[in-house]
Amino acid sequence: MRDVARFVGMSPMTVSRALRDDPTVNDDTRAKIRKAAQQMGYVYDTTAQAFRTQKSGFVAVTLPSVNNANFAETFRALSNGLGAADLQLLLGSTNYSVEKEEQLVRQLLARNPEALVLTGGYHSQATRDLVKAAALPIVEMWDLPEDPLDHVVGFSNAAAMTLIVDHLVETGRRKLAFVGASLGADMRGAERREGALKAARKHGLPEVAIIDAGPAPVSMRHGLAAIENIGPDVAQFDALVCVSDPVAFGCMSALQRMGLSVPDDIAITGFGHFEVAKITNPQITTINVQAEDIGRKVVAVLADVFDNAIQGPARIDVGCTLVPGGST
Amino acid sequence: MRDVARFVGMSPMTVSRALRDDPTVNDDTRAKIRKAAQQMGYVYDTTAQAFRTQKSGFVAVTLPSVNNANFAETFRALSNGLGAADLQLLLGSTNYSVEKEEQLVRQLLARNPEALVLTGGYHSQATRDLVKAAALPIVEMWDLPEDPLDHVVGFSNAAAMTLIVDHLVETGRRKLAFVGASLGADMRGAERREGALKAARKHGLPEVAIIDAGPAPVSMRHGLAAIENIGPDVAQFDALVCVSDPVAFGCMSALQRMGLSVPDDIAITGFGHFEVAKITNPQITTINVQAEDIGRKVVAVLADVFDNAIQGPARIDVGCTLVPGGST
DNA sequence: TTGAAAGCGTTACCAC
DNA sequence: GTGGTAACGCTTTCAA
Repeated sequence: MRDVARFVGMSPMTVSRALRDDPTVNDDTRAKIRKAAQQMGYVYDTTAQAFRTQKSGFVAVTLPSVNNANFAETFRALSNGLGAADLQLLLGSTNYSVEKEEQLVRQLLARNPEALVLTGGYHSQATRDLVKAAALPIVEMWDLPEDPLDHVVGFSNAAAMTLIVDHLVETGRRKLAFVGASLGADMRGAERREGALKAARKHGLPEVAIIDAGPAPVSMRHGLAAIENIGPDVAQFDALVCVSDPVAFGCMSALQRMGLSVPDDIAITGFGHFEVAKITNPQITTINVQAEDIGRKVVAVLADVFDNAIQGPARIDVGCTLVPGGST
Repeated sequence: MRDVARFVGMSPMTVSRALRDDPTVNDDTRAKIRKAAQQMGYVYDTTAQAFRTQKSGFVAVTLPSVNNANFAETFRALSNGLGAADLQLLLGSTNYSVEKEEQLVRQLLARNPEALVLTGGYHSQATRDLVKAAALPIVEMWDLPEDPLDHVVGFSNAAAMTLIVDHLVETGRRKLAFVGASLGADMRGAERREGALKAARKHGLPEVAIIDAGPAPVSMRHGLAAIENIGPDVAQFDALVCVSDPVAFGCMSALQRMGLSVPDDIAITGFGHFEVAKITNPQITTINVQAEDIGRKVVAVLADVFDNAIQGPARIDVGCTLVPGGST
């Protein structure tokens, strides 16, 4: 800028303003400056701007996994919505681990993001301290935590499981097994399991069996392996309540390989309204979680925050609905 | 840093060195400083570092889609490998459009990335000009373009299709149809189609039919819909060669809903060695593309570039293998 | 092994 | 409408 200023015989300050389209600079001056900058091959330094203004133009996002259609859809909605506001996403994947999340948040905060979007409501104490000290807008999504860090856009996983269990009871099922990841890492999965157990108790069903499909993330192959491990004993259940649609598909495939019929011998439910649920034979009864809507609403919350058009933390329940399929 | 320095009674300079693991600082001093920084919730300012050192610490990556197990795996390998070198990924999704790619590349380059990783070898002329002017290391991956921009890590999609067609011919199939996205956006898909057509001609098969599953990206539902649209006429073919495993699964499901048997009535092949190929009944014959390996090799190339341990553009063929399943 | 000084390129703030 | 000054948080360089 100093060189450009010298060339046109003005101050660097005026060059700075001209290049940012500050309306106070004279039109002719601006034109002259722009032309000179172009000729001299001057390249504006975004890094210096970010440094000086303390505005990075970044929004940091953590997802448990990128390879998950639900989270990918939320990510896309976020990316599109924030891109329109000239904000760029800085993505980190926690791989369902709060330790990884902590490390990631530290790394992301170092880039001075203007907001932080976290998936889920469970974080290490260090993470909570870090983000509170950073004093930036935070949105927790995909859950409705009881003591949120700041804003929340999500739904109740436990409530969703009530829809599932109510539906199974209505269709005459009583001996349920829940198929999900091992206790520990995946907190959304754990909430779904607890929700299922609680709903079953409400209906006076026998205790729900827990089928452990291994450490998170669990997918098709883990559902398949879990049922193959059990073998024909699986016939003691009349419904498999799965933590996600991919797991449900794995379970269904295993049952069909054993010659068992879904839903005649055993019913199956999934979660997440993944594409696969509509392709299988029969189609899988599932919960539509509106992943894209979550992303859009996070964008809306952040827009309000940046415009100071919001007082107090937002808490948005996007809800979810039962999508019955032939599997129940 | 000044605050941390004051707290431990040292100079900011020593804090700076301690936090960067400069070996000249005393071990006890470093430990004390790290602990104090931790306690005080200090967050290192990467923007200031990038400003001062004139190195952004970013590597920019474009992917056609995040919600694709193959690309997600490559992304994870990249993220892990480059994270170890303290480089952060700046991700953009092109949605299989060269126009979107151009816009994205412009946006990404403004952040001064230290390298640019592009998926595929097809780009608009403007994109080519942009990245060449930026004069940074470039890696094109997932393809083996004939006139690469710089480094290349990929495999030949056409060669992979030859494996598929050879296998189908060996197992007695002759009336092939290719199921993929409409001509236009998805260049990798187009290469697969051309590869299939060429291989079929080589074997003297009848002309391969083209079944259009709609604009890219195509997935399970598009395969399903494409076959349902054709209806019973699909029985004129004895093999469906699909652009990807999800599409293949959609096709298989549609056939089974019509009461046709795979592979007795029609064989099906996929592409990509997606998880779903191993779960379906029967399992889908597919091509293993080693998505993770691509990511790892891109990391290796970039490491060499940053170390100046490379002369001339690298061109790495990671190859791919046929994985036979029950569907053929 | 530690510290002091200077400056990276930009812009907020104030003055004219 | 334009300009001067200072500062953002860090690291390079040199000195002790």
